[in-house]
Amino acid sequence: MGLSKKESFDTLQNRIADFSKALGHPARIAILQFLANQNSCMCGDIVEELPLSQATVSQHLAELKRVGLIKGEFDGPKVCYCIDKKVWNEAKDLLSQFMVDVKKCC
Amino acid sequence: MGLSKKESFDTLQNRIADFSKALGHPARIAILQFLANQNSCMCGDIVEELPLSQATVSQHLAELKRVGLIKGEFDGPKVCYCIDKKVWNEAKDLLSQFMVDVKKCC
DNA sequence: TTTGTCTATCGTAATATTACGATAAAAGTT
DNA sequence: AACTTTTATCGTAATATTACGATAGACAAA
Repeated sequence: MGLSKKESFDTLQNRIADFSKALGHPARIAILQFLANQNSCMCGDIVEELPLSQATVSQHLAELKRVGLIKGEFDGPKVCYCIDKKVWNEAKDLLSQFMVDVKKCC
Repeated sequence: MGLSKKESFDTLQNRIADFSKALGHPARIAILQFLANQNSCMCGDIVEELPLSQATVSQHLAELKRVGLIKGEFDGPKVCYCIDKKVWNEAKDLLSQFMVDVKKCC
């Protein structure tokens, strides 16, 4: 089909998968690293940094926004993106807890 | 285009993204949790546990195998899947390091 | 108000993912 | 050898993702 049967899985499983999916593209990893290492958080600077078009970068930013990992604030005509610390910590805790739990198995 | 420009990003970024992508579906999260919590690691038992067809489960197992997070051993006509601890730890370290590094930003 | 800058969105095309039934392949059993 | 069980793969369809040019909308500056 192509339809993801999300409703068949529990909230936690969907949440872990959703955060992971958002991290599942090297451009989005690069965006997050850029936000972490630079003073700048301007969308335009991100576009210059990445080997992708402005439209594509905007799409990746939208995906990160969708899961809440970043948020954007308007600063004149520009937009300043920033990690949402609250959500970021939630993702970090969820993922690391999951990975520790699974590790216990064998 | 639809072509992922992986070659434009560095090895580490691709590796983090690739592990994340493999974790980016609730069925695969459920499979890993099942492997962690049950004594069984038989493919057939996983199929029974999940609300998905045998063919679909096999596809998800193949994706987890592709990135190396699990490995399968033949046990008669059955296949016993297991977390690959070495790769699992690598993924865990990569992801948690990444998330800690990015957190430092704002 | 006109102009320029910045970013989101639209339209579109290519590719990837998800899902399942059917079939094939591998191994043990009768 | 024929049969059963188990799992991978093939074929196919629906949907999602990735990418980009073009355009629209928002804002500041001239």
